[in-house]
Amino acid sequence: MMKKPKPNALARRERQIMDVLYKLERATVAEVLRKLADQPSYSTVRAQLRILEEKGHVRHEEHGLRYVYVPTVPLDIARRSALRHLVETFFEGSAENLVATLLGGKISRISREELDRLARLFAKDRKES
Amino acid sequence: MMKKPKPNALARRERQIMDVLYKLERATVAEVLRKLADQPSYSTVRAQLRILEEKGHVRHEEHGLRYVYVPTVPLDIARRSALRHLVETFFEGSAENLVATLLGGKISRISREELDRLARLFAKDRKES
DNA sequence: TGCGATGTGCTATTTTTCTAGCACATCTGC
DNA sequence: GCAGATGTGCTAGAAAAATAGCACATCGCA
Repeated sequence: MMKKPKPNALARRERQIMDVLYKLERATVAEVLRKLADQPSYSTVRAQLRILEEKGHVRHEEHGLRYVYVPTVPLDIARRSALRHLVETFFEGSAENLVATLLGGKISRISREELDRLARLFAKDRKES
Repeated sequence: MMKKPKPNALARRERQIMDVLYKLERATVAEVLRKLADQPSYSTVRAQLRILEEKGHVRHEEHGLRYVYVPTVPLDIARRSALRHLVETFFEGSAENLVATLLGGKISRISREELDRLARLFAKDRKES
């Protein structure tokens, strides 16, 4: 019945693995496995990485005898893309809303020093625009 | 072989639908369908929502004769959770990094007015802490 | 040098996802 | 009062994802 040539969106486990990869920038099968909360088998992760490679989401470099996997989309691009999606989905497209939430909750406990730095950033940015 | 009682993580289409639901806060099958880029069949969306309900991710209210689906986890909670995950995965756990990216790129073109408001927010927040 | 640890290649199987169809109920306007 | 639009209940089948196992290669070192 010929449906979708490219779903392009990732499946559950695939996304988990990509997340680990972005977190570590690059990783071997064993390293990915170590990061997964529900330890699937080594084979499973391996197979999954192979599929991700087929789909073009990662590539591997051979370091010595083992493979090191790397996302094909560089971190800074993927990061922006994920951020945009989050803003759209959960913050009505408003970055301001997001930052407000960041400040409000203790999401990642912005420290006073961070606040200072950010304030400066804002000030600077404002002058430039 | 009895594997996972609850994967808890969503599959591809499931997540798409949940995203729509969070974006709209609540929605009927038809509304969800309208928001999906690759129009699957009405039946498909319906079935998917039923599964999401079984898994406990959404519930439905009967408005007149049609169902209105609502996420079980309220928006503000889900939002924080998603934000935290993003910060962890793509910004090394640093909210500051995230905001810097927000400022740097034109993710959602923070406007001057927004900048002003945010700067005030920061100032206020700083005083209080 | 030969054994355990670690690694890949390939393959098979189970589970879940994803999709759609048929039957039947309710509403709406003519 | 009935035809068409819209809606749900239930069922079924194809496709993809997720998992694991076996065979074989390489490394490190007692």
